[in-house]
Amino acid sequence: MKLSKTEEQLMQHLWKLQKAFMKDILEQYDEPKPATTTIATLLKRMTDKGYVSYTTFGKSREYYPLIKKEDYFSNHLNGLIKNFFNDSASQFASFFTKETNLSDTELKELRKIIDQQLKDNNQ
Amino acid sequence: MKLSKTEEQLMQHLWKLQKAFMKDILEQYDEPKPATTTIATLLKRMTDKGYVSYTTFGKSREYYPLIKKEDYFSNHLNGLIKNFFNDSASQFASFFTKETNLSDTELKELRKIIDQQLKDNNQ
DNA sequence: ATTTTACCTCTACATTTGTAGAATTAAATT
DNA sequence: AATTTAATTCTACAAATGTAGAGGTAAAAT
Repeated sequence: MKLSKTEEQLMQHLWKLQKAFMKDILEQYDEPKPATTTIATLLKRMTDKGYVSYTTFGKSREYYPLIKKEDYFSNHLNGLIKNFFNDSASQFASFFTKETNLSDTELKELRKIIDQQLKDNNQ
Repeated sequence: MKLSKTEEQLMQHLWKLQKAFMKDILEQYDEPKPATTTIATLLKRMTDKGYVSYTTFGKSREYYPLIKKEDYFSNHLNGLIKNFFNDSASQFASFFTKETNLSDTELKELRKIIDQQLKDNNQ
């Protein structure tokens, strides 16, 4: 089952912290912070969905993500691509480079990555 | 207001068809097709949200999207990037080229686009 | 003209999501 | 030891979402 928007946001914090107690999580939020119980509810739901687990330390828990950000995102992206670009990553890539305003430096960086990829592919 | 997953799917059909009567839309769906009333409900909600409009033809309507797929997607993508890559499109780009398995041809195509972009940027 | 079909509106209802109070408990502080 | 604090579970509830039946009507087919 997928995470909702708000749950995803919480995941971001967990990914960042790796391991976190309730208070660490709360700290991550900007003012006005959500109620502790709100976070608790979200964490429980996320645990049920299989995205989060925790180690019990005395009365409280240290939460951690069960899925890597990269993996989660990868799926996400594939869904997006499938949905919007008939499953064609290259079509997406072209769209992407046109639509996002990358600076020259960023474009060059990206080209470097591509060249590296090409090299890797061919030996 | 954003579209939900199912509404987005319907949008895809509208984007594809440009203009569509109920039956044209229904046709787009695979078996088992949703009930007409389901689509009708979605269309009404989407109209309320400002994503869809229609021309009345006698008793029925020809629906059409009010937002271009590119624009919708662009926003979408920016949200994603902001969320997952601290607002850094280049970080995203690098992730993207690594994670999606683009073929050599696709990579080369992409590089061409980048070069073009670079040229355009520097006029 | 009568029946069938297509499509619209209204209503409904279960599920998911966003948010949080109340009650409880264990740990920390005074 | 008594009180305060932090965290958990339970319960709640409104809004959004997915799905569709009932009922009505205009257009099309017989």
